[in-house]
Amino acid sequence: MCQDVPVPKVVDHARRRAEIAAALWRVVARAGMEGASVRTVSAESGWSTGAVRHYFSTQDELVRFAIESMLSAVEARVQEAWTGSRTSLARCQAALEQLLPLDEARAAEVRAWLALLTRTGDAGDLGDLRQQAWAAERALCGAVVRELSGDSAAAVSGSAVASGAAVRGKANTRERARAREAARLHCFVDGLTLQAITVPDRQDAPALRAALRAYLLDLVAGKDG
Amino acid sequence: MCQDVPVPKVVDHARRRAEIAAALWRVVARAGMEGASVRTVSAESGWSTGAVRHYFSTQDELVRFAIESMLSAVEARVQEAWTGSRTSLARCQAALEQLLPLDEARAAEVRAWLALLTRTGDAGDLGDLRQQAWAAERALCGAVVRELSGDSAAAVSGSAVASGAAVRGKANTRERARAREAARLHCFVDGLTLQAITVPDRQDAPALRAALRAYLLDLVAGKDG
DNA sequence: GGATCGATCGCACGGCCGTGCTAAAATAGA
DNA sequence: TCTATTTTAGCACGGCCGTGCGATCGATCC
Repeated sequence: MCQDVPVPKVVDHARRRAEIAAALWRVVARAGMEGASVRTVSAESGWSTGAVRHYFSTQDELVRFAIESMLSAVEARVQEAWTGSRTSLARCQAALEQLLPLDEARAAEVRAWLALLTRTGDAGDLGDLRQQAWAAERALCGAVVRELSGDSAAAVSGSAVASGAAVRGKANTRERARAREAARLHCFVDGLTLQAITVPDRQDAPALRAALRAYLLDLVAGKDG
Repeated sequence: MCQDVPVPKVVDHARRRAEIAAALWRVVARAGMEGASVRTVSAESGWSTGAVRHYFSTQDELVRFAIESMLSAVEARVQEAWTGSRTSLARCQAALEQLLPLDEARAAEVRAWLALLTRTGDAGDLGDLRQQAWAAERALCGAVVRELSGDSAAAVSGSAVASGAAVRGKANTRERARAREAARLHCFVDGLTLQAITVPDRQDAPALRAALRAYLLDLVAGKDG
């Protein structure tokens, strides 16, 4: 049935693309997003620009793939941290810590993310990635709020943004309060991240962890039911 | 005494520089920070690149001046909003709103600010501006917390970061709590700003204002004394 | 072996960049 | 008017950019 007989080369495209994307992140960590040209990434990966362009016909395609890979990796880290922790507090702390620039590699990711937020023309149209990443982070914050409020139905899912809306009636106001609390937590995490990038000397890794822990402790103390 | 007799031209350098900086911001609002080249800014200002380079010998110098001007303008807006409001709540709301991207011009400023946060090599060494802007914003947050806690000694000053530390003794823990509250407010405002840039369709100007108002109302309700 | 086709390479083109530099225009005093 | 000095214009250089394109290599199947 498969009548296209000639299949002369054996290169795992997915793996090769991932390898090139890794080279891109190495360049970004060293020279920033604006330093990630086709040439520099190709040199970092060890191949020629022509070879790289054989797997990514366009620089936008390469950048988009690298961003998507990064977001997937972050989501995987969050999932692992969520399921791998015993107590609720440790679970929430560990999951949210995956979003903070606690080491240089993650700081590079955050810087790259901020860099593409400043794009106006939206080259390659990364708008959907922005929406998706925002929704996933908001969902995680919602799950954290539910978890620390003692709700056992908490779960982490990228598409569970408006979960919990099934419960109607008197619990509606509580749901609304939780949504507000999730939004506030979302702002806190994003602001903490931004400040860690802005003044890294004032906000090192232990300070970030401590700030997050203090916030979660206040949350579990239940200032607003 | 002034023996250098020939003074043949009468161009107000400061005014001209400000004019060019304004052109830069127009370009940034249209094409982003990466689109603000010497040529595009010169064309936008209506002069040749040679004329622009007569007032800014280097692009880094131009960008730094434009950023400094923007920061000064923001600080002036904050001061005006602070002194021009009657009630404490209105004062705090109006002042903090100056930091939010409530219109397209301010969104451009925020995007430009985020863009220079992603610079790794720190071209032109904008690190001091980062520190200064961060400290000023933190000071404003501290003033807001003091204002909404009923302390009449609140004041807005760029260098009053650690003001209030003069009061020792039993008030020390209260001061520490206020500092934590200021840091939290700082994170909230920064996070709100970041999200307004990330998903502007979900966070429009009224939503930003409402979110800030809700936060300040909770603050004045005094959840933590 | 020969054919076929993916994989790899690297040159070349046009474009935008920052900036150095020279020449012309404009202006204020001698 | 002449002169000195600032201001303005714009060309030119070298560099990096993304990308198109043809050539070469290498492996697989007839």
